[in-house]
Amino acid sequence: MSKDARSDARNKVRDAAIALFAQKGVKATTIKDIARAAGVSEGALYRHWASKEDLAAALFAAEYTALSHSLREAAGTGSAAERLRRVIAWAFGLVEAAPDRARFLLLSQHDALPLVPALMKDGLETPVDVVCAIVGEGIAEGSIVDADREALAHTVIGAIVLNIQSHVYGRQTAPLGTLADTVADALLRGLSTGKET
Amino acid sequence: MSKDARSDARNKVRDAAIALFAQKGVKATTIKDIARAAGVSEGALYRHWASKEDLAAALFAAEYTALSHSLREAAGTGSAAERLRRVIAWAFGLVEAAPDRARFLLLSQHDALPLVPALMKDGLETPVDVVCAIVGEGIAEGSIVDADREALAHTVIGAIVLNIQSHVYGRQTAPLGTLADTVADALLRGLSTGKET
Amino acid sequence: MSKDARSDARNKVRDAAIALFAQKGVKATTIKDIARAAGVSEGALYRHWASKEDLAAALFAAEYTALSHSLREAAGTGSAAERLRRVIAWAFGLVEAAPDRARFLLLSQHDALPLVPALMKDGLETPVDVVCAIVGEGIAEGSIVDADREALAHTVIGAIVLNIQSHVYGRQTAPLGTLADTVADALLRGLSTGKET
Amino acid sequence: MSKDARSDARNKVRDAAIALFAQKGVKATTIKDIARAAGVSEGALYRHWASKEDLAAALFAAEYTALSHSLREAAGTGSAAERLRRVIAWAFGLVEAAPDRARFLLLSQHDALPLVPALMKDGLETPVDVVCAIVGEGIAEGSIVDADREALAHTVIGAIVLNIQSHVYGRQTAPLGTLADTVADALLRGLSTGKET
DNA sequence: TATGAATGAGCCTTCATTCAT
DNA sequence: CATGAATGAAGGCTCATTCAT
Repeated sequence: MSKDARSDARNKVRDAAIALFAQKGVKATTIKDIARAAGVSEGALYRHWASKEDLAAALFAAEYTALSHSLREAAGTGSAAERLRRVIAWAFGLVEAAPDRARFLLLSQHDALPLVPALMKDGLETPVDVVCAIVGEGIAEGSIVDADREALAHTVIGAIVLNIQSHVYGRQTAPLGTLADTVADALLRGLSTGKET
Repeated sequence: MSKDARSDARNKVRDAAIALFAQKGVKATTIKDIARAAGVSEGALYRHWASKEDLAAALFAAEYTALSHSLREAAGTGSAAERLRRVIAWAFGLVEAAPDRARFLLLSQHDALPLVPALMKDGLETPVDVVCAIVGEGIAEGSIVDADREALAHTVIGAIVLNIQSHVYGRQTAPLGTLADTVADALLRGLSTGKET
Repeated sequence: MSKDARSDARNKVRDAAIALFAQKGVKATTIKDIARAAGVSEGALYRHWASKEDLAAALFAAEYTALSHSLREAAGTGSAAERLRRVIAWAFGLVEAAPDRARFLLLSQHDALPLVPALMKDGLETPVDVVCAIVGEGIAEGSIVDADREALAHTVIGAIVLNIQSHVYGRQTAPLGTLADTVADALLRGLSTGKET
Repeated sequence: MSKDARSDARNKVRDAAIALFAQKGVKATTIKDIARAAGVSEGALYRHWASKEDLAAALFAAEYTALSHSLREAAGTGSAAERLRRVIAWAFGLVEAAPDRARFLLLSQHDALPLVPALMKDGLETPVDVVCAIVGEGIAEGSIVDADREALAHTVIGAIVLNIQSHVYGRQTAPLGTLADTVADALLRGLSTGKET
């Protein structure tokens, strides 16, 4: 019970913080904001995280690696093209399933990306790694054009990210489901060799 | 004379602010930082801008629309594919020619993008508009696949932005010149119909 | 049994608190510090003392009156001069025998001395009283010069306290044993009338 | 004028801080207290000192070295005994002339003494040094008994300090002027060899 | 009875903005 | 006009104390 209560506090703070960070950014969100939104005291925060920075970093790291796992899972098996298509679809789906998490990842990038190298030293996998791996395998099996793996991967990721952004910022009003296919079609046409695997 | 002096102060502040915003973000940059770096007094800032927020917004708007002009100019004439290739190359070149401006645009997006709709009401053109226009024309002329214009445009922009980001954050170490071609090849293969115009 | 257990907790807290107060001062020592060092919970402290202030005051009062008893005992019997010499020697010895208690008394003076008048109303004897009494008896018996009793007593006490301080703060490096004699010689030469009692 | 205003602010803060530190100690005095008492804003403090700690340390260092100069001056010339007598008289006089400064030096010792070694590295002279020097010269000229110079000096200083303390805390009610002579008589009788210089 | 998580007032410090000079 | 000292609201964080378990 006390264990649950503790988990509750952590989770309430987690959720409140992600929502606020997603709406206003880390710097513009105050400890008071988070505490009030989570329904806990300000001091309670410091039992679980050492500072606001630490909270933001921990949250970003958790979401970032969770995203990696989800993407890898969503990719499933099959040809690189099929897997990339599923990655794209899943990513677009995330925006509707968990808009706060998506916005948080988008908005906090520049605050938190500097800490990503530290993640990698811990052997953790980033979403970028996941896409890179798929692209790399596609190149190896000959189904994806033989070019700089990172460049192709970032091309895919950029297409995803910017389309999501344009949706989130309200410029793009078409349904995300359709977008996913349009983007995937264009990208995969560009990346594929056309050879069967 | 006094006009020139004022312009000088404005420009010194402009450059100093862009550099600092690019390095630390808007929130983390103080008026004192900017004033010191620009070699002017803190009060002097308020003669030209109403607040730090206003300075950041004005700077972003200026850079954002300047980028639009540059992209349009860089695009030149010819087929949509040729113009997009030039846009990509020019964007990658910006990072090396003016890294502070590039970083500033990248980092300040989320602080400043909410004000972009206001820009558009003023009839100003954004870089996104430029790419959209080119894509739209490509669709019209049949050289680019007939799909959601915004989606294709953001696919191109995302590829540019994320590849630049991966370079700026040190993940991508290949020279930007090569990157530009790799990315352009992949994208244009994906977007083109293959028909001559 | 439960009484013993309680005493144990009390004593553990007492010792831990004195050590910490001696090292960092009362204000800089937290309840958490004390609880951790004593191996008890934070709440447990409030079973024995009403507040941190109360703990510090009670500890100081206890040490202060314990010091009085020790000094009186150490003084033994004989001429005032002999007794003062023994008091000086004993005080210097305390620093080596129980450095934490000595430092605590030194450091907490100014936090706790305001409460000393309260002690005296309770009829408790302070170390100052002990030295005053000896000096007073010396004056009465003619072995100590006839001057303001308090002034002479504080002269003795000051000599003791400052020499200990200079040792504790590392300025004085000579062994405390030698110091005791040097100081006692000088003081007693100054206080004595030279008449046999 | 602006120079005077600035000096005023500094001095107002200085005086207010010394008074408050003297009454409640450094830790118990808040920035708000000082600002209010000095009639300046809280932020103004940070233009002149980096932190409250820094303020306290700077103030202590200034008073401590000022005290050194005053003591050296007050000592004047003549035999070591005469000079020590004047030092004692002057120190007792300080309590009446500037009670806040005296109390501040007394109360802040333990907060600030750890920084004294740093002072000495800067070649600054402490009050202890002044008394040590006089005692040392007395030993050299044969007018003061040949014993540990530091021990004798701290005996003198202790007599001064503790007598002042007993006055400040209200235990000693005799007039300080008389005290000075009583203490000086006793001390000098104890330190002197009796030989003419 | 013991525990230690939770509370929240209050602290030090920062910094955008103002305004007397 | 320019300056930069002064302002003071607001932020992150600490910690003595309480109380549910």
